[in-house]
Amino acid sequence: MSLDYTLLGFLNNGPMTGYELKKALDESTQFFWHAELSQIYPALKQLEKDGLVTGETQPQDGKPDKKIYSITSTGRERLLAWLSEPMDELPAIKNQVLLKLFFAGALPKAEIIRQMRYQLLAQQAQLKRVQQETSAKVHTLAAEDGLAQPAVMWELVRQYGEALAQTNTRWLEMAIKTLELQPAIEGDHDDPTHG
Amino acid sequence: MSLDYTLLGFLNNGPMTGYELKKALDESTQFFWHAELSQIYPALKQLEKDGLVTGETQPQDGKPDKKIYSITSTGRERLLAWLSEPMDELPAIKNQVLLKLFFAGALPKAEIIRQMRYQLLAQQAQLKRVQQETSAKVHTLAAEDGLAQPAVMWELVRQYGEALAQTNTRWLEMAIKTLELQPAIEGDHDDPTHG
DNA sequence: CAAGGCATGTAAATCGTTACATGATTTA
DNA sequence: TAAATCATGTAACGATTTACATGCCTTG
Repeated sequence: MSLDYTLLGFLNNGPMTGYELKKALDESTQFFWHAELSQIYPALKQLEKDGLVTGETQPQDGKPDKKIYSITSTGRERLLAWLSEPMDELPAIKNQVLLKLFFAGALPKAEIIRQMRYQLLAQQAQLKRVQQETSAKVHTLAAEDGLAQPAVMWELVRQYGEALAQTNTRWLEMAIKTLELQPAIEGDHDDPTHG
Repeated sequence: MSLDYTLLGFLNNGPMTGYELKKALDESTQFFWHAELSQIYPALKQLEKDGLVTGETQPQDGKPDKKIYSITSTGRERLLAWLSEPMDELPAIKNQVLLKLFFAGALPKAEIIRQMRYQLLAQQAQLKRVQQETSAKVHTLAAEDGLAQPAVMWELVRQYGEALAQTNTRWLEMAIKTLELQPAIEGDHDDPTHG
């Protein structure tokens, strides 16, 4: 279960609550991994039962109790074992945007272009975000933690996110141009009377 | 449910059996969508119950009966409605490779590089595949079907696959170089006595 | 003669999302 | 005063994977 390793991976960097783990996920891994709180809380309980983390309840006034989780040595072993399993296969990815575009030939040309422009806006925003907020965050974390090796990997993964968003925007721009130059063809579903 | 739309998307191009749909998935959408037969068969039954496809059993000698599914007009409407829903959000992606690399700072440097080299081989193979087999397949299909608009989209999506594999390989090469040039730092887990 | 392709499925287990439930504090 | 943040969870449902079950034909 990759969620388990995600949680262990974060906890390997210091104790955290489920709520904080959710925030960490949203702020750093959101473009390649995500999870809901309703999945995180039971997962942490199970990890505790299995002895991979320990939970310590900390009472608070005005707010619900916090449950702070720490990784155990068994947990760290398990994490390192997973990290060492050879990454010799392509990641199994599901991308609804690509799926939709793959079948989008059934739509009128103008509609396909409209859809691609929507996605282009989303990808441009993502590119900006990865270049600005995420970059700033990585540098802050690196300075705070002083953990050299992890910080290098965070920055490299951030750079991948940037390269990916760049590739996505460029491809969309190219694809839109290709369709715009494409003449209306017999057999397609384009309807110029409604465009 | 995206699997439903995947099946409708393929069936919109002509009748097929569950087994053939699985092959079609493996040959064309594998890099952004996949499914097992044990998920496809029940999904087709449900689609038939819902009136989005019709199934026709065709006896065969020596082989088990075939069940050939065709899309209905209701099914086509449903597909087009889905294709038209605005693609204004980023695809929610899970990428185990990125996840592992994000946490890989806990490993010795030499080990991280070893892992990245494994993945580089996989990505280089994928790049070749998309440039060769997949490209050939798209052209064959386009010629057979004579469906101009779908063929354009298939080729565009194939080009995206190529661009993605290209981005992946380049990033891995860059990341490996970065780590190789990185001096051994106090606090990391590198162990030169075993490198 | 073993392995793989053709062709269909069911059952069990796991993984993940959405909705529901609670309740104080802070911000707009 | 409405919405967001902090903080925890459960329940129901839906999606996906893995294992099991069958059996003939073709290829190596």
